[in-house]
Amino acid sequence: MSTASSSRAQVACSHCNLRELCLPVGLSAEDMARLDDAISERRSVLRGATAFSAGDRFTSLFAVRAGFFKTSITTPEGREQITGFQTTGELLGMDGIGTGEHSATASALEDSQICVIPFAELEDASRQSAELQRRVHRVMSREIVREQGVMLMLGGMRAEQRLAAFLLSLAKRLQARGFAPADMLLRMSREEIGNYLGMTIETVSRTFAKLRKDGVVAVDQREIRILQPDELQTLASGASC
Amino acid sequence: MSTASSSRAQVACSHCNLRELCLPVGLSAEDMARLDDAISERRSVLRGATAFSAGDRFTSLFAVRAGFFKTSITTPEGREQITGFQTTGELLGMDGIGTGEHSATASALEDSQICVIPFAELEDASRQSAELQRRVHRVMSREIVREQGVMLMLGGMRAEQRLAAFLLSLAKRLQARGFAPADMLLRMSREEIGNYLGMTIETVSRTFAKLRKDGVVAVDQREIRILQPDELQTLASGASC
DNA sequence: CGGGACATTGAGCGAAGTCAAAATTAGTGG
DNA sequence: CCACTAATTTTGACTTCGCTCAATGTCCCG
Repeated sequence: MSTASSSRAQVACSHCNLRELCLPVGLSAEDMARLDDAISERRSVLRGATAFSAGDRFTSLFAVRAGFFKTSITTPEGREQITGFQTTGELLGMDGIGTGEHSATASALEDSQICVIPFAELEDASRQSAELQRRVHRVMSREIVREQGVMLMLGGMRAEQRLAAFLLSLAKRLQARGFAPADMLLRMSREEIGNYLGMTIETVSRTFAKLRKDGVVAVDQREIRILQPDELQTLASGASC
Repeated sequence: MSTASSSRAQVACSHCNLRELCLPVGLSAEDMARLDDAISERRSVLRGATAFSAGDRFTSLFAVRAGFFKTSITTPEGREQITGFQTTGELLGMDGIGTGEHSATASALEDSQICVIPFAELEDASRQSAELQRRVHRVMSREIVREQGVMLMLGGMRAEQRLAAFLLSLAKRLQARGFAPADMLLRMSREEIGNYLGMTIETVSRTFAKLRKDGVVAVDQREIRILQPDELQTLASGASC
């Protein structure tokens, strides 16, 4: 087991098995080479450690190569709000571009690996390639849309709806990565789920219990199996009537 | 009074009195010219009309030149969730970049004017100017950070906190535009405030009543005067102890 | 003046929060 | 491997904030 925290070995999108999932999806060979030039290193982030913290100077975006992260912001009073969970192929750090300083903190929920993408170089590269430029814009726009979805959830859904929507969203992302969408191992604690979903840990626990009792999901600690995807979908859509 | 809905007259950022507030803030003369070339027209949007709707093909960003907008998304079941309010100098439409189709709808809350910024041309221009490119990235990043702030509010604040934070946020934006931050005319209905803040219209009304009773704000329909900014700030920060 | 949209206020209820305790799991060192 | 502690999760009892339903009030505009 190596404890090295960074390396330049094999840091090439063109040979990465995530290239269909990550930033370079569908890029031409030429553009891929440009991106390879921009990406400088790969880094390990152990469970509990951070890729970046609120207040850090922004220099790079990070692509999750393996593992699982949470991003959160903290109020002046010290309350944490988790704003998202990121896994393989997803990008971290776009919160820092605007001010040059990260407003969020990205912590690894399991031992993870990230690719460091120095933003100045990405900007240079994307000035030379319209396709790469478009891709960068798309990724940022999708983050905006993703957050709007969270607002939708926090703004008007009931506890059961929120949890159902959350599980479905995780399942969908698993599926996009080629895993069975029904079986999953939650990387985050009940506390983190509750924080993200805007409810207390007790309510999360009770809501899981209800879903289990109703036979919609099987719950064994952090292992979740979706037994009735359609029913879960119905719950997420707001089956109150 | 003209009813023309669009015009190419005087559509030049370089001569716009909002250039210190909008996308071109601090741009060089050369970059400003590039931006002027990209921006094609100005358009009127009457109260209740939309700049774009969910499902529309994305072609342009829009800068609010005058007026007030709300942006909202709608669930398959028909529930609307307002995701933001935009005023002078702010940009609309970044939700459409990712998919090529708008996910949100932008409606004018009062008769407004917008500048149309064809995105393809903005991308072209920003490939020629690192500064313009950076500015586009900044605007998108700030939108991401803004939405994170909304998540923070929806995720953990109480009704009174939310309303206080909302009023302060509006006041701050007024101030940035050179207006007295204490006096404001709300452009949105109680229903829209409630929708945005994740609470019912009745709770909005009651919370306004409480703030008024406590002497923190003066409320006369949609006219609000902040009487005790510090106290309002304390409430927004979560004065529960 | 009257009608419709919008806003306020009241009463009662319910979903989720709080407080508290028990149960289960994970981590640590002997 | 096991014992012991700490952390996490579950469950229960009670409280409360905000929602629902309903009535009343106010403004705007023809």
